[in-house]
Amino acid sequence: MVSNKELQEKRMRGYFIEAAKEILKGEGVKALNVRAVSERAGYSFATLYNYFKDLNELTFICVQDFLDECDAFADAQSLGRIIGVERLKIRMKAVINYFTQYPGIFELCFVEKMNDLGSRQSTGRMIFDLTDKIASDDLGAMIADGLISDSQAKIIGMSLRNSIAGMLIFYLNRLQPADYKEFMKIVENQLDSAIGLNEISPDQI
Amino acid sequence: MVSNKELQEKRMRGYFIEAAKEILKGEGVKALNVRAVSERAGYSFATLYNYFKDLNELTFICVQDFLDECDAFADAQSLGRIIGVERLKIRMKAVINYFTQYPGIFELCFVEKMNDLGSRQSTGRMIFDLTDKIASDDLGAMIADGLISDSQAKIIGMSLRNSIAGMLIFYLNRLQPADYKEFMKIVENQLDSAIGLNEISPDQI
DNA sequence: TACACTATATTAACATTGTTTATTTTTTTA
DNA sequence: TAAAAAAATAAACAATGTTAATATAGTGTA
Repeated sequence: MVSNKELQEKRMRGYFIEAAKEILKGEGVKALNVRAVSERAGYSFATLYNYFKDLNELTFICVQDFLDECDAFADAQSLGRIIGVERLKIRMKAVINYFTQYPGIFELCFVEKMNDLGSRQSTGRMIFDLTDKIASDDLGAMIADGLISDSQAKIIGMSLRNSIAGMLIFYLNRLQPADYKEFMKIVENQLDSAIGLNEISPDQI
Repeated sequence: MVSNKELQEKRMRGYFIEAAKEILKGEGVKALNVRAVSERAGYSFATLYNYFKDLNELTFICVQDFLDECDAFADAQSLGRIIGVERLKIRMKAVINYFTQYPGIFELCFVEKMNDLGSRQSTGRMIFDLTDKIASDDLGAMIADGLISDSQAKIIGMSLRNSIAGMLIFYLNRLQPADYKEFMKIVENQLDSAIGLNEISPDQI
């Protein structure tokens, strides 16, 4: 059972967390600062320090929440699909879509706060695990179906993780072909390449 | 012909640029600030503004220099090699090695200053072009040899670019397997995967 | 109900960093 | 050598993170 005090404290933390998340989604990590968060939460900037050790702790919580959200989004997007290669691709595309929808979150997760230690747990580790977690069921099924071996699954997992990070980095810095449609074609292509499907059908050119 | 004034100004800029590069290589981007650079250069922090518009301009020049250095390193590492797949891999590994040698430079180029506009030219664009430039000759040779098609070359180029960015991001945040040797094995693997060689020999498992 | 005590919120203050303005020092030139 | 120009620096300001001191609100008890 939770005491009033615990409940109240949790609410207060929630106000700051929500404010921070709004700023991150809307204006990006450059706009995130103690005063802006506190003002949006309806408190003085010093009040924040009564509920969080520092801005890093608050930011870390936001990253956690966003990654959970991304995970849930992948689940929602692949709901009802048969486990396997196609579902894997859908789930990977969901990750891409989540971060392209909120460039500020990508910047936060992959760029700004990846190694700002101070939080006992590393932000980077969570991000690292994200794609693995999202891909694991389908890769497992592919192994079970004899489509790939264990070590191939490991390689594919790494390829997916790396290429997704790379694609997002470049796309979100406006360096990929330009428009979103074109980008998604490339994503399709790179996913196939990472999974190892491109080489099978080189006639598609 | 250059006037005395131009020569002197160039020297002065050089002192600040060298100081900034030393800091970036040694202590990383977090330690880069106007006062630290100026002190190392032997001048007051205000003097920097007589030679650079702001810290961003100076940083941008450092990025340019480092990318040139990386390019030259790839040339040196692949000197005398026969153009083609093997040379391509050597050159890509050179890129990886350059940035693992100087994590601060990677952080600077890929993370911190990728889109801090203000410089007319984008840092991101230069980085984006880097792997393409380093890979282009070998990919061209592979096309000429009939090993791959034009569009396959494009895909491979993208895969290399993406996976290198991804691998470095994760490795430099200490998330890849741990030690350098292990990492380089994975690099080897991922490069083969990006080039499309893994699928050809699935028996290697 | 009034008062002491505690918890909470806020204001004031300080450190760091980027940047601009004003001042001083140095160099050039007539 | 003295005036003018250029260069270097010091002083100052703004933004941001953070802490210390102060004020306010809430709570339990005589």
